[in-house]
Amino acid sequence: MTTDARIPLSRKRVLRAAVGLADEHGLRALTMRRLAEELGAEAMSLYYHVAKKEEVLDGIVDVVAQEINEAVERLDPGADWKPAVRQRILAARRVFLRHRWAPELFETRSATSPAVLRYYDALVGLMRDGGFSYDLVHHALHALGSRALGFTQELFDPSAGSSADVPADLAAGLPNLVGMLSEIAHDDPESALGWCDDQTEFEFGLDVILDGLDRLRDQA
Amino acid sequence: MTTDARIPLSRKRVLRAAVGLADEHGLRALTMRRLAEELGAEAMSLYYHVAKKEEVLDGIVDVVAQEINEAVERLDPGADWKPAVRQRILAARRVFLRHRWAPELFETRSATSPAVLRYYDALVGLMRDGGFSYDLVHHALHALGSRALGFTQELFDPSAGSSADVPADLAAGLPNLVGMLSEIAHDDPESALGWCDDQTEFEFGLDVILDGLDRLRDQA
DNA sequence: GCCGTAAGTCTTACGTTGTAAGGTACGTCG
DNA sequence: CGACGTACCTTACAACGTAAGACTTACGGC
Repeated sequence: MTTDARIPLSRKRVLRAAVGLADEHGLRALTMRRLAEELGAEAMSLYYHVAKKEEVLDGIVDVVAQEINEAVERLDPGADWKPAVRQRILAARRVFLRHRWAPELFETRSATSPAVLRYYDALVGLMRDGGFSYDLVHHALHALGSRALGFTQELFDPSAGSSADVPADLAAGLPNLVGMLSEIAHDDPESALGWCDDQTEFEFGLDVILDGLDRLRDQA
Repeated sequence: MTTDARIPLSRKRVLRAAVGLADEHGLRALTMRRLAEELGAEAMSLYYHVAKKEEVLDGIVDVVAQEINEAVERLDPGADWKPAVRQRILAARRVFLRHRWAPELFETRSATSPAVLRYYDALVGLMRDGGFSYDLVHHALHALGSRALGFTQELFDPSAGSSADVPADLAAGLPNLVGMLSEIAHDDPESALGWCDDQTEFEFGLDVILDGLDRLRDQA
């Protein structure tokens, strides 16, 4: 009784708990009641610190974005734009690997968090210093898409349907996929974000784009 | 009374209605009760044709993927791999423009629909014929990500926060973004999938990747 | 005619969700 | 002392997905 000096709720504490809950049990488990329980309070008490659930979701996006910014600030800048941008994106990616639920949320949330804006601002600055016009930077951000933040949502997982998974009659109509899969032989399943989204694959795609942008910059 | 020859429900009819409902009122409006109402039936009647709501969602993904396959089959193949792949992806994109809810769903559904597999199989075939190794095709699919199907999820919309939207004190800390935005001056808002995801931007990113892949193919 | 069986639909009910409305405890300040 | 603002709780409700089971209709065999 006496030792139970209950810590007061606060927006920050609510968001922290929400992140923790999502980390441990996924986004689906993040309900107002469950979140309150985690905090030793009742569901409706949260509404004093947060207008609605949407605000919690936007809030934890911002928390993750802040984490990314902190990680990114610790990097030493370096002279060349390409390795600088590359390293930045890979650092951001490491944060997403700690919060697997985050990509889905980042994609569905439309409100842009201040921390995300700051991240992008720094990225734009890096490219400007590297000799990009604003116009090309703008194109570049679109070309990178979610990759600029360190993740890609894979829609198709060749390794998931590894022969046994797909019914034989269907597989018969997919000669090219089957051919590819038999030759690829993914060794490390679920090693990263999404499925089959190895670090290797992410970096491959990232480099294809960064190299392409570099060429466009040169010829301008 | 007599004229009301009610059409019997069926899995196909349910899925069609679901697509229509999502087209008109968005994914959020797609509830079992609402869907049943649209079909002149009760919610529980749907469960005779469909095991659970998840199956409806997977089902409408498949419906859209079939639409894509139909559109894509009407294209004439052409000799060169790059314009062939490019044209295929842009055709797929046109289908997504008719079903704006689809990108979100494609990304969150893990079960891969047969129609999606067929789409990818044809794409792999095209690239193989174009001289790609299976290994490079595999990398290519990862590099393309959701772009292979015709859309990108934009996480960041520079045009959304067009000066007025972002509070002045925050904007003060974003010199590079503000600089870029003032120079870009997006003319056609919401012309395509997602926000600020112009056709132009989509094609730009697509071409950066396709060109990059082409170079890798040559040097192999 | 009657009955059994199956397919298709509806009724009712339950648990879970977000949250509106209003009550309660506890400062601090007049 | 009492009023008031802050922080939290209680109760209640509508909307959701769906389990359990009853009803309706069609049809083949007796």
